[in-house]
This record gives sequence, structure tokens and C-alpha cells, in this order.
Amino acid sequence: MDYRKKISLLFEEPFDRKEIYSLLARPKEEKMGDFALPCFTLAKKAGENPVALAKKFSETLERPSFISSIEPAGGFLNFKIKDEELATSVIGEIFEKGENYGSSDEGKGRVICIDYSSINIAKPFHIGHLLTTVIGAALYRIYGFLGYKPYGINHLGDYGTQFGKMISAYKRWGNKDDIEKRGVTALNELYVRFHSEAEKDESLNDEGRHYFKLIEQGDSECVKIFEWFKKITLEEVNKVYERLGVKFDSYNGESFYNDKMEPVLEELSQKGLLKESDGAQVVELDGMPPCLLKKADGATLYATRDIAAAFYRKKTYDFYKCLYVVAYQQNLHFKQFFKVIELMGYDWAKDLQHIAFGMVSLEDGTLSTRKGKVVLLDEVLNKAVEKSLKIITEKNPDLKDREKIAEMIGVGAVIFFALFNGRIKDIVFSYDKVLTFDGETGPYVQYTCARCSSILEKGGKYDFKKFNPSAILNQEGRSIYSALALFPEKVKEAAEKNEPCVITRYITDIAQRFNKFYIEHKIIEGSKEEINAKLCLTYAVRRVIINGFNLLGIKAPDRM
RNA sequence: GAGCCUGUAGCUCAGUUGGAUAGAGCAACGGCCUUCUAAGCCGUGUGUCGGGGGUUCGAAUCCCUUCAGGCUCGCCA
Repeated sequence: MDYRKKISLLFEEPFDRKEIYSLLARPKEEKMGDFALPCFTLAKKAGENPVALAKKFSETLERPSFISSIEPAGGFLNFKIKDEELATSVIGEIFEKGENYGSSDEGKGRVICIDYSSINIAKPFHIGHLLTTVIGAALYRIYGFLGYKPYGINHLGDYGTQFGKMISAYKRWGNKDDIEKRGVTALNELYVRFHSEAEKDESLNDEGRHYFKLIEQGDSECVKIFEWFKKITLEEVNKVYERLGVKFDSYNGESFYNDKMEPVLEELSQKGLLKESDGAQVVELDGMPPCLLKKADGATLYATRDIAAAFYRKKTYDFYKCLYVVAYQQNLHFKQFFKVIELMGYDWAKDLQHIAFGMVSLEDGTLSTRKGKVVLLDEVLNKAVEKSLKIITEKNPDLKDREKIAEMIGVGAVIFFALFNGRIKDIVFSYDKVLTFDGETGPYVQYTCARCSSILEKGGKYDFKKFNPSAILNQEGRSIYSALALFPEKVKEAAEKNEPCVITRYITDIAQRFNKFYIEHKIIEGSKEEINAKLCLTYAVRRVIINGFNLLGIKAPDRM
């Protein structure tokens, strides 16, 4: 139901309906109405006083049946939709569309590539990977909900001297059974050991480079070991992905682009963009440092692979947009290689977008895999689940499937935590913060949702066909259904800004509104008709919260 | 030194394509469970929106300047 459009149609020449449509906003306070038209610019164009114009509008505009009031307030004109009309149309739409409420087909036929999580082989999956993983996965679902075809890419870090070092370390100190048993933890210990020993013995680094060269040359033993490391890493990481509900369509990592860089370099060379500088091959850029594409020793670099990957993706998926969910430390890198593609003359360079997010650190400093100073994501999830289980055992000892529900709550709390603030904010990780379950948190919203489920079950049958809104036409009720109406535009906003927190904050707001209603108005009380209306509202709240949760990758237990 | 980002209540943060009296949660204190889930609800308080200029009917939001912190700046990724 597009009330904004309907309101704009009330205006006639010389006022431009399209302009009015885009000017229509939400009033500061709910009691003022549902839509507000600031009359300042309109008045200026018409050569009138804004206050007088608003007043004139309020006196002369036709009042169709869906509107209950049109009131001037200073230079604003406030429109209020009739309560019963709004309640019926919003809740009706939610009943009709169900799990698709909020979705659209605006992205039909358009592919969005999303590069996220992008873990390194043989490295632990720690809290530093949390943001890229859950932000990327949320964007994947949000774009999908809007009708786009998202394509999730885990751009594996599976290339570089580090893997030569790993092989060297494994040959020197590795134990096959131990690695099979303890997985990435054991691998990382080897990596840490390599670095500490290399500080004493420089020649180790040469050995590392040597083994990396062997991998590149396809030496069967080295490649076999490397593939084994890769398998172990992916098996372990996939368990965490499964807990988080995260999926990928491709695991093409850096090594995949090994044979795809040469044509790009050739093209750059042909176009006269590639220049020699101190032995290296670079592309010079306006207003920023040059983009280095080939080292003096002829080896390619990170940017070279990223450019090759962008070309591959454009050719293979013909994306509408290609998003890189990578921390802001790499701002310059992305700006540079996007620019290189633009200089090559490809206008789709503008469709490449760096979705930057903040840094995660520990209270006592930065994370460091080299120093072995990490907090494993799996452990964070375990602790959150553990805490949930403890609370359930205290509050609801008879609950069935406690472990399962504790998993939903614990994991949900962590995802919610990561998706609650704007992406760019740095996070100083602490268990205290992640394990808070009061206030604006995942468990709070899940709790509200479970409350709805419980009431719906106790309340018995409800039927929107018999819906008569009178029992919910109070302040608390109105505050809910007027907010429920906003979900579709919130989903769009989340996609436009590439900010999942728009959804997170929105469903938190819905939960707060519902809890107020719940305290103020007993739902299973009154006439059949009244109960039916309140149950329909409860259903709508639960539906919208779950739709929001689905986008974030959070599960909602019916009991907790 | 240069570029980018951040700065809003004691803390963590929304609000930043200019709009009405700048909002939440946490923490603190005081209330509310014989009644649908108290992981809940209600009440009490605090703001030089980092500072200073400017643009205008109107600025936390835009421009300039300045301060503080973070990130980045050729052969790592």
C-alpha cells in the first residue's frame, strides 16, 4: 500500500506530484501523523510563505476516505492515515505475503557478486573474520530478498610465500597425525613456530620462498601437502559456516587466478598504462600512489590477482554490482585497482564497490595470528551457547530441546552483536559485550518473538477474514502497525546503504513496541472479535521479526 | 608529511541525500510477576552533537578551518 503515492495525487497544478512524492517524509513524532510534507521549498517556488501555504493546503486539499486528518504545523503539513484503514491494510498485507512480506522483484535479472569472509588457508577462523562473514552473508540474503541474484564468493587466501613457509615448517617439525587430530590449531602452531625460529635463522625465509616456488611449479609433493592443508582448513571452517548459516557459491581463491593475470597485464601494456618504476611494473594514478602490479622479480601481487578476478567475474557472471566486504585497512587498495580498471576504459568499474567495515581488536591490543594471539570464533559461539543454556536451565528447566534452542540463542546473539552497529565502527572485542543478553540484543528480540509464538499458541485460532481492528486502535497498537508498514522500505534502505544494521535496529524497534503493547493490553482477553484482532497483530509482529531475522541469518525459537 | 575514516549522554551507539523539542540500550536509583514468557515493562537524569567560522527560512547533517584518535601510503595480503 503506497500511501505516499496516494497523498501526492491529492495535489494539483502548479505543484509537481513527483516532487511532493519525494518530499513526503515521516513526522518527527508519531502523534503528528504518518506523513509530513515540508512546505518550505514549495512555498519558495510559489512565492508564498511556507506557514501560510501549509495552512492553505490543509484547508483546500480534498480529504479522501483513507485520511483522518491533514494538519498544518508551522511550515509542515501532516497527514494522518485513518487508524482502521492503516491497521487493516498493513496487517492484511502481512497475512497475504507472509514470509515474502518486505520482498520485491526490483533486482530481477541482476547479479550481485559478493566477495566476503575470504579466509586464509591454514589460519585460524577468529573473531577478526566475524564481520566480513556475517555482513556479507546478510547482504547476500537482503539482495536475494529484493529479487537480485546474489553470488557469494569466498575469495580464499590460498596463495603466497606463507604457504611455502608452512610447508617448510611442516617438513621440519610437523606431525601428520597431530595435524589430522588438531587441525588448524596445529597448523597455526607450526606457522607461529616458523616465525619465531626465522627470527634467529634468516635462512628459513629463503627455504619458505623455495617451497612456494615449488608449489607454483606444480611440484607434486608440495602441492599435495598444500591441498591437504586446504582440505583441513575448509572442513573446519565449514562447521562454523554451518553454525552461522553462511553459504557460498564459489570458493575460487587467489590461486584460481594464477593463469588469468597475464592477459590483463598484456592489455594494460598495450594500452600504455603499465610503466616501469624501480624495476617494478606499475600503473600511475591521479591523486593517489601508483598501483603496483609486478614486482622487480617478476612476481605478481595482490592487486594483480584482484584485477584478474574482477575481469573473470564480469565475464562469467556479468554482475550488476560486485561488492567486496573487506575491512577499511584496504581502502586504498580497492580505490587503486578500481581506478586501474576505469583507466582501461571499462565503465563497469563503477559497479565495483568496497563495503568497508571497522577493525576488531582485543582489549589488550590487536589480533595477531603470527603471535598466536587470537580468539577463535568457534569458541566465542560456544561460550554464548553455554551461557544461553545456563539461563534456560535457570528460567525454563522443563523446556524440551534445550541444547538446540541454546544454540539458536547463543549464535543469534553473536550475529546480532556483529550486525547491530554501522559497519564502519571499530569493535574492541570483549566477552562481556558479546554475552550481554539484556536490552538491544539478539536474545531480547528472540524473546519477544518467542513470546508472540507462545501467545499465538495459547490464544487458539485467529482469522484475518474476521479481522476487526477496534481492539488495537489504541496508542500502543497503532505504534506497532504503523511501524510494521515500514519493513519494505527498511529492506531497501539496508541494500542501498549496504548496511544490515538497518534491519537489526528495525526489528529491535518492533520488539520494543510490541512489549509495550503486551504489558498494556492483555491479548487473550475480551470478546472473540477483540482477541482475534490482537492475535492477528501478534502474528504480524512475529512474522516481520522472523522475516528480519531470516535476512540476518538469525533463528527464532518458539520457546526459550 | 599526504590521503581516507571516526568524534553525539558516564559507557556502547542510532540519527549525517539539510527539516519540527537531538534519541535508544547499558550502567545508577525507585517501582511492577495470584493474570498470555520478568531474557520483560514503567519512572527518575545528564548533552559546548570535539572546537571555531560560514552557507540559509532552518545545520549533528553541507562548506572552510582547527583539535583528538584510528587506518593507509611500491615490491605482504
